[in-house]
Amino acid sequence: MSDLLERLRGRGWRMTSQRRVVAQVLDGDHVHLTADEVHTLAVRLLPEISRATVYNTLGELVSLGEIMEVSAAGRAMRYDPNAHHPHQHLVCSDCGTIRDVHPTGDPLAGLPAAERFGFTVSEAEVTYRGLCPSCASARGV
Amino acid sequence: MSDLLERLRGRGWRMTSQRRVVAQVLDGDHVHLTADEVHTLAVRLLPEISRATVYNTLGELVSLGEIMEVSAAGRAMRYDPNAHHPHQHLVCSDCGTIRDVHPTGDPLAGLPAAERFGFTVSEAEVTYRGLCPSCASARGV
DNA sequence: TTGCTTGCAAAGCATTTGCAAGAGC
DNA sequence: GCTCTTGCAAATGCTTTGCAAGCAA
Repeated sequence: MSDLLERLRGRGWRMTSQRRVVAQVLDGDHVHLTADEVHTLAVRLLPEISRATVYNTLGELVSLGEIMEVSAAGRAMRYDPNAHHPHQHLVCSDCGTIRDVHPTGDPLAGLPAAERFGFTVSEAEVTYRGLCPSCASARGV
Repeated sequence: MSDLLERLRGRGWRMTSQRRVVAQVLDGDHVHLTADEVHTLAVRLLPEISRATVYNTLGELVSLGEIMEVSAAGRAMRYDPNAHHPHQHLVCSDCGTIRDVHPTGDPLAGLPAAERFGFTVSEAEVTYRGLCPSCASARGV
């Protein structure tokens, strides 16, 4: 967290209270907030922060590679602060809960050269879908 | 294609020229159109078709499992008619071109029980990212 | 005939942008 | 002080909705 602020300062970022608050709100594991949720949480710490600033800051953090965008089909984009530890997502098809999970092998290995259409493949994004324990038991009843 | 129309009729769908045209536009491999592109192509075949009807029809086809939604981070949703043949996507990070590729093993195997957080996992969605041949050579110059 | 479908236009969200005022370095 | 940032409000882009008219079965 504070290493994030250090890194940003090192990259020439002007440190403002708004940026500090956004970084603070995004700290932790299994955190996948929408821009709006980030804003709501940020307002509690800094009442005058605007939605536009939250969007700007999130966009900048994404292009710096400090956080990752997680697209949730049809719904608002979510932001994952865990960009420095490669991981994948496990999503509940019912309630939308997201958990971080960790790969066992190189996901790129699953794509043989014959299937690459001449592309230079650099990355694989994996999302597992299923039911979380509470949604599964709710259905079982 | 015509099997699609048959299947829809079998499911109690009222067959209209609008629905026929949407199904027709979505035929083929490596087809990943946005709703707007579907509408543009559909208008050529049936000038009075409305955007709302295209959205409705796409939504229905998705819930029937006949086509798949492909979310393109930030941009408009795309629709993939190839829902009955399990496959993954290879996306060019530069121009956004999408190709269908086919898995070599069971992608679910990559997620050990210890990492499932009690979820009942039923599906894995894999997206490979990289540069397509033409974008790669454009960068090389 | 019956009720599912369509088209239109307006509403709804998520996100971006222009520009003047404000704050870091 | 110079420049990068912010906040506001309006604009944009994609998608959904309400409702009367239209059409398949």
